[in-house]
Amino acid sequence: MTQKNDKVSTPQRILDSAEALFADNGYDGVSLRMITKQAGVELALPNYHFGSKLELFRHVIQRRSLILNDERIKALKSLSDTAEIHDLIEAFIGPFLRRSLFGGEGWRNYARVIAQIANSPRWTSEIMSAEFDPVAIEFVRRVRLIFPDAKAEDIYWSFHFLLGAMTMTFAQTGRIDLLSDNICHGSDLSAIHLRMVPFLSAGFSKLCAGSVSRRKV
Amino acid sequence: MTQKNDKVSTPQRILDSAEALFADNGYDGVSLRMITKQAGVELALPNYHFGSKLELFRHVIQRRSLILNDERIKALKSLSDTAEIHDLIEAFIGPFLRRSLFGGEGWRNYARVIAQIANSPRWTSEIMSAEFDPVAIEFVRRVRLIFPDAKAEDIYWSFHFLLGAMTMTFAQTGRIDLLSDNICHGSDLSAIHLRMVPFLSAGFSKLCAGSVSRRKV
DNA sequence: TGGCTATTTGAACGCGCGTTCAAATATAAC
DNA sequence: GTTATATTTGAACGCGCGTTCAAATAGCCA
Repeated sequence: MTQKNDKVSTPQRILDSAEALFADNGYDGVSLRMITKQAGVELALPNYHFGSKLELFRHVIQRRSLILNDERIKALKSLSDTAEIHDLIEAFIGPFLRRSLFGGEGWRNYARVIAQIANSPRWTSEIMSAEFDPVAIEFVRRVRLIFPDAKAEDIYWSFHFLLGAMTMTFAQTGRIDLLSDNICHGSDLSAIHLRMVPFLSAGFSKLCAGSVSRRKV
Repeated sequence: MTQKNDKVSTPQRILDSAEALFADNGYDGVSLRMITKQAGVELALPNYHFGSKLELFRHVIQRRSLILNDERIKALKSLSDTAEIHDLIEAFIGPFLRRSLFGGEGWRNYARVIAQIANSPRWTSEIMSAEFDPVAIEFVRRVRLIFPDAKAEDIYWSFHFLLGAMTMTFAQTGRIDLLSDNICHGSDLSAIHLRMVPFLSAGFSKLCAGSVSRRKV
Protein backbone atom coordinates (compact mmCIF):
# COMPACT_ATOMS: atom_id res chain seq x y z
CA MET A 1 0.00 0.00 0.00
CA THR A 2 1.66 3.15 -1.23
CA GLN A 3 1.96 6.20 0.98
CA LYS A 4 -0.66 8.75 0.02
CA ASN A 5 1.09 11.64 -1.67
CA ASP A 6 -1.10 14.64 -2.32
CA LYS A 7 1.35 16.00 -4.86
CA VAL A 8 0.00 13.35 -7.20
CA SER A 9 -3.58 13.55 -8.40
CA THR A 10 -6.07 10.77 -7.79
CA PRO A 11 -6.32 9.67 -11.45
CA GLN A 12 -2.53 9.47 -11.64
CA ARG A 13 -2.26 7.48 -8.42
CA ILE A 14 -4.83 5.07 -9.80
CA LEU A 15 -2.99 4.77 -13.12
CA ASP A 16 0.33 4.13 -11.39
CA SER A 17 -1.01 1.43 -9.11
CA ALA A 18 -2.97 -0.19 -11.93
CA GLU A 19 0.13 -0.19 -14.14
CA ALA A 20 2.25 -1.89 -11.49
CA LEU A 21 -0.37 -4.52 -10.74
CA PHE A 22 -1.20 -5.25 -14.39
CA ALA A 23 2.54 -5.71 -15.00
CA ASP A 24 2.68 -8.46 -12.39
CA ASN A 25 -0.66 -10.16 -12.88
CA GLY A 26 -2.20 -9.24 -16.22
CA TYR A 27 -5.58 -7.64 -16.82
CA ASP A 28 -7.76 -10.42 -15.43
CA GLY A 29 -5.42 -11.10 -12.53
CA VAL A 30 -6.03 -7.68 -11.03
CA SER A 31 -9.18 -6.35 -9.34
CA LEU A 32 -10.27 -2.78 -8.77
CA ARG A 33 -10.10 -3.54 -5.07
CA MET A 34 -6.39 -4.39 -5.38
CA ILE A 35 -5.75 -1.24 -7.38
CA THR A 36 -7.61 1.16 -5.08
CA LYS A 37 -6.10 -0.42 -1.98
CA GLN A 38 -2.58 0.05 -3.35
CA ALA A 39 -3.37 3.58 -4.49
CA GLY A 40 -4.95 4.46 -1.16
CA VAL A 41 -8.20 5.67 -2.70
CA GLU A 42 -11.82 4.62 -2.53
CA LEU A 43 -13.13 1.73 -4.58
CA ALA A 44 -15.55 3.86 -6.59
CA LEU A 45 -12.94 6.31 -7.88
CA PRO A 46 -11.57 4.39 -10.85
CA ASN A 47 -15.09 4.14 -12.23
CA TYR A 48 -15.70 7.82 -11.57
CA HIS A 49 -12.52 8.97 -13.31
CA PHE A 50 -12.23 6.40 -16.09
CA GLY A 51 -15.66 4.85 -16.51
CA SER A 52 -14.78 1.17 -16.22
CA LYS A 53 -11.94 -1.22 -15.54
CA LEU A 54 -11.42 -1.75 -19.26
CA GLU A 55 -11.16 1.97 -19.97
CA LEU A 56 -8.75 2.33 -17.08
CA PHE A 57 -6.58 -0.33 -18.71
CA ARG A 58 -6.69 1.53 -22.02
CA HIS A 59 -5.63 4.73 -20.27
CA VAL A 60 -2.70 2.89 -18.66
CA ILE A 61 -1.51 1.88 -22.12
CA GLN A 62 -2.20 5.15 -23.90
CA ARG A 63 -0.57 7.37 -21.32
CA ARG A 64 2.91 6.20 -22.28
CA SER A 65 2.39 4.89 -25.81
CA LEU A 66 1.60 8.41 -26.98
CA ILE A 67 4.94 9.64 -25.61
CA LEU A 68 6.82 6.60 -26.87
CA ASN A 69 5.43 6.68 -30.40
CA ASP A 70 6.13 10.38 -30.66
CA GLU A 71 9.76 9.77 -29.79
CA ARG A 72 9.99 6.87 -32.21
CA ILE A 73 8.51 8.81 -35.08
CA LYS A 74 10.89 11.70 -34.42
CA ALA A 75 13.87 9.34 -34.29
CA LEU A 76 12.82 7.72 -37.56
CA LYS A 77 12.18 11.04 -39.30
CA SER A 78 15.54 12.42 -38.27
CA LEU A 79 17.46 9.59 -39.90
CA SER A 80 19.49 10.57 -42.92
CA ASP A 81 18.99 8.97 -46.31
CA THR A 82 22.20 7.04 -45.88
CA ALA A 83 21.02 5.41 -42.68
CA GLU A 84 21.66 1.70 -42.37
CA ILE A 85 19.47 -1.01 -40.91
CA HIS A 86 21.41 -0.71 -37.67
CA ASP A 87 20.36 2.93 -37.31
CA LEU A 88 16.76 2.14 -38.16
CA ILE A 89 16.48 -0.55 -35.50
CA GLU A 90 18.17 1.72 -33.02
CA ALA A 91 15.61 4.43 -33.76
CA PHE A 92 12.77 2.01 -33.15
CA ILE A 93 14.11 0.22 -30.08
CA GLY A 94 16.15 3.03 -28.55
CA PRO A 95 13.35 5.21 -27.17
CA PHE A 96 11.69 2.24 -25.48
CA LEU A 97 14.99 1.05 -24.06
CA ARG A 98 16.04 4.46 -22.79
CA ARG A 99 12.66 5.05 -21.15
CA SER A 100 12.86 1.68 -19.43
CA LEU A 101 16.40 2.45 -18.35
CA PHE A 102 16.05 6.02 -17.14
CA GLY A 103 12.30 6.54 -16.93
CA GLY A 104 11.78 5.00 -13.52
CA GLU A 105 9.58 2.25 -12.21
CA GLY A 106 6.50 3.37 -14.14
CA TRP A 107 8.12 2.86 -17.53
CA ARG A 108 9.52 -0.48 -16.46
CA ASN A 109 6.06 -1.64 -15.42
CA TYR A 110 4.58 -0.31 -18.63
CA ALA A 111 7.03 -2.40 -20.67
CA ARG A 112 5.96 -5.49 -18.78
CA VAL A 113 2.30 -4.79 -19.45
CA ILE A 114 3.04 -4.37 -23.15
CA ALA A 115 4.88 -7.70 -23.25
CA GLN A 116 1.85 -9.50 -21.90
CA ILE A 117 -0.75 -7.93 -24.16
CA ALA A 118 1.50 -8.26 -27.21
CA ASN A 119 1.36 -12.03 -26.79
CA SER A 120 -2.34 -12.25 -26.06
CA PRO A 121 -4.77 -12.50 -28.98
CA ARG A 122 -7.36 -10.68 -26.91
CA TRP A 123 -5.64 -7.29 -27.19
CA THR A 124 -4.13 -7.60 -30.65
CA SER A 125 -6.40 -5.40 -32.70
CA GLU A 126 -8.04 -3.13 -30.15
CA ILE A 127 -4.82 -2.19 -28.39
CA MET A 128 -1.62 -3.39 -30.05
CA SER A 129 -2.48 -2.58 -33.65
CA ALA A 130 -4.41 0.54 -32.73
CA GLU A 131 -1.56 1.98 -30.69
CA PHE A 132 1.54 0.78 -32.48
CA ASP A 133 0.80 0.04 -36.13
CA PRO A 134 1.32 3.63 -37.38
CA VAL A 135 4.92 3.70 -36.22
CA ALA A 136 5.40 0.11 -37.36
CA ILE A 137 4.26 1.07 -40.84
CA GLU A 138 6.74 3.94 -40.92
CA PHE A 139 9.49 1.57 -39.78
CA VAL A 140 8.68 -0.92 -42.53
CA ARG A 141 8.63 1.88 -45.10
CA ARG A 142 12.16 2.87 -44.10
CA VAL A 143 13.38 -0.73 -44.24
CA ARG A 144 12.14 -0.89 -47.81
CA LEU A 145 14.34 2.08 -48.70
CA ILE A 146 17.38 0.28 -47.35
CA PHE A 147 16.56 -3.07 -48.97
CA PRO A 148 14.70 -2.08 -52.16
CA ASP A 149 14.89 -5.61 -53.55
CA ALA A 150 13.53 -7.32 -50.47
CA LYS A 151 10.18 -9.04 -50.61
CA ALA A 152 7.50 -7.48 -48.46
CA GLU A 153 6.98 -10.77 -46.61
CA ASP A 154 10.61 -10.95 -45.58
CA ILE A 155 10.45 -7.46 -44.16
CA TYR A 156 7.24 -8.06 -42.25
CA TRP A 157 8.48 -11.32 -40.79
CA SER A 158 11.78 -9.76 -39.78
CA PHE A 159 9.87 -7.04 -38.02
CA HIS A 160 7.75 -9.64 -36.29
CA PHE A 161 10.85 -11.40 -34.97
CA LEU A 162 12.14 -8.05 -33.79
CA LEU A 163 8.89 -7.44 -31.92
CA GLY A 164 9.04 -10.81 -30.23
CA ALA A 165 12.64 -10.43 -29.10
CA MET A 166 12.03 -6.89 -27.92
CA THR A 167 8.84 -7.48 -25.97
CA MET A 168 10.04 -10.61 -24.19
CA THR A 169 13.27 -8.86 -23.25
CA PHE A 170 11.38 -5.87 -21.87
CA ALA A 171 8.98 -8.15 -20.04
CA GLN A 172 11.72 -8.74 -17.47
CA THR A 173 10.32 -12.05 -16.29
CA GLY A 174 13.61 -13.07 -14.69
CA ARG A 175 13.86 -16.13 -16.89
CA ILE A 176 17.33 -15.33 -18.22
CA ASP A 177 18.59 -14.71 -14.69
CA LEU A 178 17.46 -18.17 -13.66
CA LEU A 179 18.64 -19.88 -16.83
CA SER A 180 22.09 -18.29 -16.81
CA ASP A 181 22.54 -18.78 -13.08
CA ASN A 182 22.75 -15.01 -12.66
CA ILE A 183 25.40 -14.48 -15.31
CA CYS A 184 22.85 -12.35 -17.13
CA HIS A 185 20.39 -9.95 -15.58
CA GLY A 186 17.11 -9.06 -17.23
CA SER A 187 17.27 -5.65 -15.60
CA ASP A 188 20.66 -4.83 -17.14
CA LEU A 189 19.29 -2.79 -19.99
CA SER A 190 22.65 -1.55 -21.20
CA ALA A 191 23.77 -5.14 -21.68
CA ILE A 192 20.58 -5.65 -23.68
CA HIS A 193 21.08 -2.57 -25.81
CA LEU A 194 24.63 -3.64 -26.58
CA ARG A 195 23.39 -6.94 -28.00
CA MET A 196 19.86 -6.57 -29.28
CA VAL A 197 20.56 -4.07 -32.05
CA PRO A 198 23.44 -6.05 -33.62
CA PHE A 199 21.56 -9.34 -33.27
CA LEU A 200 18.46 -8.02 -35.01
CA SER A 201 20.42 -6.07 -37.63
CA ALA A 202 22.16 -9.27 -38.68
CA GLY A 203 18.81 -11.02 -38.94
CA PHE A 204 17.30 -8.26 -41.08
CA SER A 205 20.30 -8.21 -43.38
CA LYS A 206 20.22 -11.96 -43.81
CA LEU A 207 16.53 -12.04 -44.64
CA CYS A 208 16.05 -8.80 -46.53
CA ALA A 209 19.35 -8.50 -48.39
CA GLY A 210 19.81 -12.20 -49.12
CA SER A 211 17.62 -14.48 -51.18
CA VAL A 212 16.03 -16.49 -48.46
CA SER A 213 12.74 -16.86 -50.23
CA ARG A 214 14.33 -18.93 -52.96
CA ARG A 215 15.98 -21.29 -50.47
CA LYS A 216 14.95 -24.83 -50.00
CA VAL A 217 13.31 -25.73 -46.70
CA MET B 1 -19.94 -26.15 -26.68
CA THR B 2 -18.22 -29.18 -28.15
CA GLN B 3 -20.12 -32.27 -29.15
CA LYS B 4 -19.75 -34.92 -26.48
CA ASN B 5 -17.57 -37.67 -27.89
CA ASP B 6 -17.36 -40.77 -25.73
CA LYS B 7 -14.24 -41.93 -27.53
CA VAL B 8 -12.39 -39.29 -25.51
CA SER B 9 -12.10 -39.65 -21.75
CA THR B 10 -13.41 -37.01 -19.38
CA PRO B 11 -9.97 -35.81 -18.21
CA GLN B 12 -8.87 -35.41 -21.83
CA ARG B 13 -12.01 -33.51 -22.80
CA ILE B 14 -11.39 -31.19 -19.86
CA LEU B 15 -7.73 -30.71 -20.82
CA ASP B 16 -8.63 -29.96 -24.44
CA SER B 17 -11.28 -27.39 -23.59
CA ALA B 18 -9.09 -25.79 -20.95
CA GLU B 19 -6.20 -25.58 -23.41
CA ALA B 20 -8.32 -23.86 -26.04
CA LEU B 21 -9.81 -21.39 -23.59
CA PHE B 22 -6.50 -20.59 -21.87
CA ALA B 23 -5.02 -19.94 -25.32
CA ASP B 24 -7.63 -17.28 -26.00
CA ASN B 25 -8.05 -15.71 -22.58
CA GLY B 26 -5.14 -16.59 -20.31
CA TYR B 27 -5.31 -18.33 -16.95
CA ASP B 28 -7.29 -15.68 -15.08
CA GLY B 29 -9.58 -15.00 -18.02
CA VAL B 30 -11.03 -18.51 -17.92
CA SER B 31 -13.36 -20.03 -15.33
CA LEU B 32 -14.03 -23.65 -14.54
CA ARG B 33 -17.61 -23.01 -15.58
CA MET B 34 -16.47 -21.97 -19.06
CA ILE B 35 -14.23 -25.03 -19.31
CA THR B 36 -16.80 -27.56 -18.17
CA LYS B 37 -19.51 -26.01 -20.32
CA GLN B 38 -17.31 -26.28 -23.42
CA ALA B 39 -16.24 -29.80 -22.52
CA GLY B 40 -19.82 -30.86 -21.84
CA VAL B 41 -19.07 -32.17 -18.35
CA GLU B 42 -20.16 -31.31 -14.83
CA LEU B 43 -18.60 -28.42 -12.96
CA ALA B 44 -17.15 -30.60 -10.20
CA LEU B 45 -15.17 -32.88 -12.52
CA PRO B 46 -12.03 -30.79 -13.06
CA ASN B 47 -11.55 -30.67 -9.30
CA TYR B 48 -12.19 -34.40 -9.03
CA HIS B 49 -9.70 -35.34 -11.72
CA PHE B 50 -7.03 -32.68 -11.23
CA GLY B 51 -7.53 -31.28 -7.74
CA SER B 52 -7.73 -27.57 -8.50
CA LYS B 53 -7.81 -25.07 -11.33
CA LEU B 54 -4.09 -24.40 -10.91
CA GLU B 55 -3.18 -28.07 -11.13
CA LEU B 56 -5.40 -28.41 -14.19
CA PHE B 57 -3.40 -25.60 -15.78
CA ARG B 58 -0.14 -27.34 -14.94
CA HIS B 59 -1.44 -30.55 -16.51
CA VAL B 60 -2.36 -28.63 -19.66
CA ILE B 61 1.24 -27.45 -19.94
CA GLN B 62 2.93 -30.69 -18.96
CA ARG B 63 0.91 -32.91 -21.26
CA ARG B 64 2.65 -31.56 -24.33
CA SER B 65 5.88 -30.13 -22.93
CA LEU B 66 6.99 -33.66 -22.01
CA ILE B 67 6.52 -34.78 -25.61
CA LEU B 68 8.07 -31.63 -27.02
CA ASN B 69 11.16 -31.64 -24.83
CA ASP B 70 11.74 -35.29 -25.57
CA GLU B 71 11.76 -34.55 -29.29
CA ARG B 72 14.02 -31.55 -28.82
CA ILE B 73 16.54 -33.46 -26.75
CA LYS B 74 16.60 -36.26 -29.32
CA ALA B 75 17.09 -33.77 -32.16
CA LEU B 76 19.93 -32.08 -30.28
CA LYS B 77 21.61 -35.37 -29.34
CA SER B 78 21.51 -36.64 -32.91
CA LEU B 79 23.41 -33.66 -34.28
CA SER B 80 26.89 -34.43 -35.55
CA ASP B 81 29.98 -32.74 -34.17
CA THR B 82 30.25 -30.68 -37.33
CA ALA B 83 26.77 -29.22 -36.92
CA GLU B 84 26.47 -25.51 -37.47
CA ILE B 85 24.38 -22.95 -35.61
CA HIS B 86 21.74 -23.28 -38.29
CA ASP B 87 21.30 -26.98 -37.48
CA LEU B 88 21.21 -26.32 -33.77
CA ILE B 89 18.46 -23.74 -34.04
CA GLU B 90 16.57 -26.03 -36.37
CA ALA B 91 16.79 -28.82 -33.80
CA PHE B 92 15.39 -26.55 -31.11
CA ILE B 93 12.66 -24.82 -33.07
CA GLY B 94 11.79 -27.58 -35.53
CA PRO B 95 9.89 -29.92 -33.22
CA PHE B 96 7.72 -27.10 -31.92
CA LEU B 97 7.08 -25.80 -35.42
CA ARG B 98 6.23 -29.20 -36.88
CA ARG B 99 3.85 -30.01 -34.02
CA SER B 100 2.10 -26.68 -34.50
CA LEU B 101 1.92 -27.33 -38.23
CA PHE B 102 0.83 -30.96 -38.32
CA GLY B 103 -0.26 -31.65 -34.76
CA GLY B 104 -3.75 -30.23 -35.05
CA GLU B 105 -5.66 -27.63 -33.13
CA GLY B 106 -4.50 -28.83 -29.72
CA TRP B 107 -0.84 -28.16 -30.43
CA ARG B 108 -1.68 -24.79 -31.92
CA ASN B 109 -3.58 -23.83 -28.79
CA TYR B 110 -0.76 -25.11 -26.62
CA ALA B 111 1.72 -22.85 -28.41
CA ARG B 112 -0.50 -19.87 -27.74
CA VAL B 113 -0.72 -20.73 -24.06
CA ILE B 114 3.08 -20.97 -23.88
CA ALA B 115 3.48 -17.57 -25.52
CA GLN B 116 1.35 -15.96 -22.85
CA ILE B 117 2.98 -17.56 -19.83
CA ALA B 118 6.48 -17.02 -21.26
CA ASN B 119 5.86 -13.28 -21.09
CA SER B 120 4.24 -13.26 -17.67
CA PRO B 121 6.48 -13.01 -14.59
CA ARG B 122 3.93 -15.01 -12.66
CA TRP B 123 4.76 -18.31 -14.37
CA THR B 124 8.46 -17.81 -15.00
CA SER B 125 10.00 -20.05 -12.38
CA GLU B 126 7.25 -22.46 -11.48
CA ILE B 127 6.35 -23.33 -15.05
CA MET B 128 8.68 -21.93 -17.72
CA SER B 129 11.99 -22.65 -16.04
CA ALA B 130 10.78 -25.88 -14.50
CA GLU B 131 9.55 -27.26 -17.81
CA PHE B 132 11.98 -25.85 -20.35
CA ASP B 133 15.31 -25.03 -18.70
CA PRO B 134 16.81 -28.53 -19.04
CA VAL B 135 16.56 -28.50 -22.81
CA ALA B 136 17.61 -24.83 -22.88
CA ILE B 137 20.77 -25.73 -20.97
CA GLU B 138 21.57 -28.47 -23.45
CA PHE B 139 21.02 -26.03 -26.31
CA VAL B 140 23.37 -23.48 -24.76
CA ARG B 141 25.98 -26.17 -24.20
CA ARG B 142 25.91 -27.04 -27.90
CA VAL B 143 26.16 -23.39 -28.91
CA ARG B 144 29.32 -23.16 -26.84
CA LEU B 145 30.87 -25.98 -28.86
CA ILE B 146 30.20 -24.10 -32.08
CA PHE B 147 31.42 -20.73 -30.76
CA PRO B 148 34.11 -21.68 -28.24
CA ASP B 149 35.36 -18.11 -27.94
CA ALA B 150 31.95 -16.57 -27.32
CA LYS B 151 31.22 -14.98 -23.98
CA ALA B 152 28.55 -16.76 -21.95
CA GLU B 153 26.48 -13.58 -21.77
CA ASP B 154 26.35 -13.26 -25.55
CA ILE B 155 25.10 -16.81 -25.86
CA TYR B 156 22.44 -16.43 -23.19
CA TRP B 157 21.17 -13.16 -24.62
CA SER B 158 21.07 -14.61 -28.11
CA PHE B 159 19.03 -17.48 -26.79
CA HIS B 160 16.72 -15.03 -25.07
CA PHE B 161 16.10 -13.17 -28.33
CA LEU B 162 15.41 -16.51 -29.98
CA LEU B 163 12.86 -17.34 -27.31
CA GLY B 164 11.09 -14.02 -27.75
CA ALA B 165 10.89 -14.28 -31.52
CA MET B 166 9.75 -17.89 -31.33
CA THR B 167 7.06 -17.51 -28.69
CA MET B 168 5.49 -14.40 -30.18
CA THR B 169 5.43 -16.02 -33.59
CA PHE B 170 3.77 -19.13 -32.21
CA ALA B 171 1.33 -17.03 -30.24
CA GLN B 172 -0.53 -16.41 -33.50
CA THR B 173 -2.15 -13.22 -32.30
CA GLY B 174 -2.96 -12.12 -35.84
CA ARG B 175 -0.91 -8.97 -35.45
CA ILE B 176 1.24 -9.56 -38.53
CA ASP B 177 -1.85 -10.24 -40.63
CA LEU B 178 -3.27 -6.87 -39.66
CA LEU B 179 0.00 -5.01 -39.98
CA SER B 180 0.89 -6.44 -43.38
CA ASP B 181 -2.65 -6.07 -44.70
CA ASN B 182 -2.84 -9.83 -45.16
CA ILE B 183 0.39 -10.14 -47.10
CA CYS B 184 1.65 -12.34 -44.25
CA HIS B 185 -0.34 -14.88 -42.32
CA GLY B 186 0.50 -15.86 -38.77
CA SER B 187 -0.88 -19.31 -39.44
CA ASP B 188 1.47 -19.92 -42.38
CA LEU B 189 3.99 -21.92 -40.45
CA SER B 190 6.04 -22.97 -43.45
CA ALA B 191 6.62 -19.30 -44.29
CA ILE B 192 7.76 -18.89 -40.71
CA HIS B 193 10.07 -21.86 -40.79
CA LEU B 194 11.65 -20.61 -43.99
CA ARG B 195 12.57 -17.31 -42.33
CA MET B 196 12.97 -17.80 -38.60
CA VAL B 197 15.94 -20.16 -38.71
CA PRO B 198 18.07 -17.99 -41.05
CA PHE B 199 17.13 -14.82 -39.19
CA LEU B 200 18.13 -16.21 -35.82
CA SER B 201 21.23 -17.96 -37.16
CA ALA B 202 22.52 -14.66 -38.46
CA GLY B 203 21.89 -13.06 -35.10
CA PHE B 204 23.71 -15.80 -33.21
CA SER B 205 26.68 -15.63 -35.57
CA LYS B 206 26.91 -11.88 -35.24
CA LEU B 207 26.81 -11.94 -31.47
CA CYS B 208 28.69 -15.13 -30.66
CA ALA B 209 31.31 -15.20 -33.41
CA GLY B 210 31.92 -11.46 -33.54
CA SER B 211 33.31 -9.22 -30.85
CA VAL B 212 30.17 -7.37 -29.92
CA SER B 213 31.09 -7.04 -26.29
CA ARG B 214 34.00 -4.83 -27.13
CA ARG B 215 31.92 -2.50 -29.28
CA LYS B 216 31.01 0.96 -28.30
CA VAL B 217 27.34 1.64 -27.56
C1' DT C 1 -25.25 -61.83 -9.72
C1' DG C 2 -23.48 -59.21 -5.80
C1' DG C 3 -20.38 -56.11 -3.77
C1' DC C 4 -16.80 -52.65 -4.15
C1' DT C 5 -14.62 -48.87 -6.11
C1' DA C 6 -14.50 -45.07 -9.46
C1' DT C 7 -16.93 -41.67 -11.45
C1' DT C 8 -20.67 -38.44 -12.09
C1' DT C 9 -24.32 -35.55 -10.54
C1' DG C 10 -26.61 -31.45 -8.74
C1' DA C 11 -26.71 -28.39 -5.35
C1' DA C 12 -24.78 -25.51 -2.14
C1' DC C 13 -20.97 -22.79 0.45
C1' DG C 14 -18.68 -18.30 1.31
C1' DC C 15 -16.23 -14.89 -1.09
C1' DG C 16 -14.67 -11.33 -4.14
C1' DC C 17 -15.92 -9.27 -8.40
C1' DG C 18 -17.34 -4.71 -11.31
C1' DT C 19 -20.54 -1.39 -10.90
C1' DT C 20 -23.90 1.94 -8.97
C1' DC C 21 -25.79 5.64 -6.06
C1' DA C 22 -27.23 8.92 -2.78
C1' DA C 23 -25.13 11.55 0.61
C1' DA C 24 -21.10 14.12 2.21
C1' DT C 25 -17.38 17.01 1.31
C1' DA C 26 -14.07 19.85 -1.17
C1' DT C 27 -13.22 23.25 -4.77
C1' DA C 28 -13.85 27.27 -7.43
C1' DA C 29 -16.48 31.36 -9.30
C1' DC C 30 -18.98 35.37 -8.32
C1' DG D 1 -20.07 34.25 1.79
C1' DT D 2 -23.04 31.98 -1.14
C1' DT D 3 -23.84 29.03 -4.83
C1' DA D 4 -22.79 25.69 -8.29
C1' DT D 5 -19.85 22.13 -9.65
C1' DA D 6 -16.38 18.45 -8.97
C1' DT D 7 -14.84 15.00 -6.21
C1' DT D 8 -14.96 11.64 -2.52
C1' DT D 9 -17.21 8.56 0.57
C1' DG D 10 -19.28 4.27 2.24
C1' DA D 11 -22.45 1.06 1.44
C1' DA D 12 -24.94 -1.85 -1.31
C1' DC D 13 -26.41 -4.52 -5.71
C1' DG D 14 -26.53 -8.94 -8.25
C1' DC D 15 -23.44 -12.15 -10.16
C1' DG D 16 -19.96 -15.50 -11.08
C1' DC D 17 -16.03 -17.45 -8.91
C1' DG D 18 -13.35 -21.98 -7.00
C1' DT D 19 -14.38 -25.46 -4.10
C1' DT D 20 -16.92 -29.03 -1.44
C1' DC D 21 -20.08 -32.90 -0.49
C1' DA D 22 -23.50 -36.32 -0.02
C1' DA D 23 -26.19 -38.94 -3.01
C1' DA D 24 -26.70 -41.33 -7.41
C1' DT D 25 -24.81 -44.03 -10.99
C1' DA D 26 -21.46 -46.81 -13.70
C1' DG D 27 -17.88 -50.02 -14.21
C1' DC D 28 -15.52 -54.00 -12.81
C1' DC D 29 -13.93 -58.19 -10.57
C1' DA D 30 -15.12 -62.25 -7.55
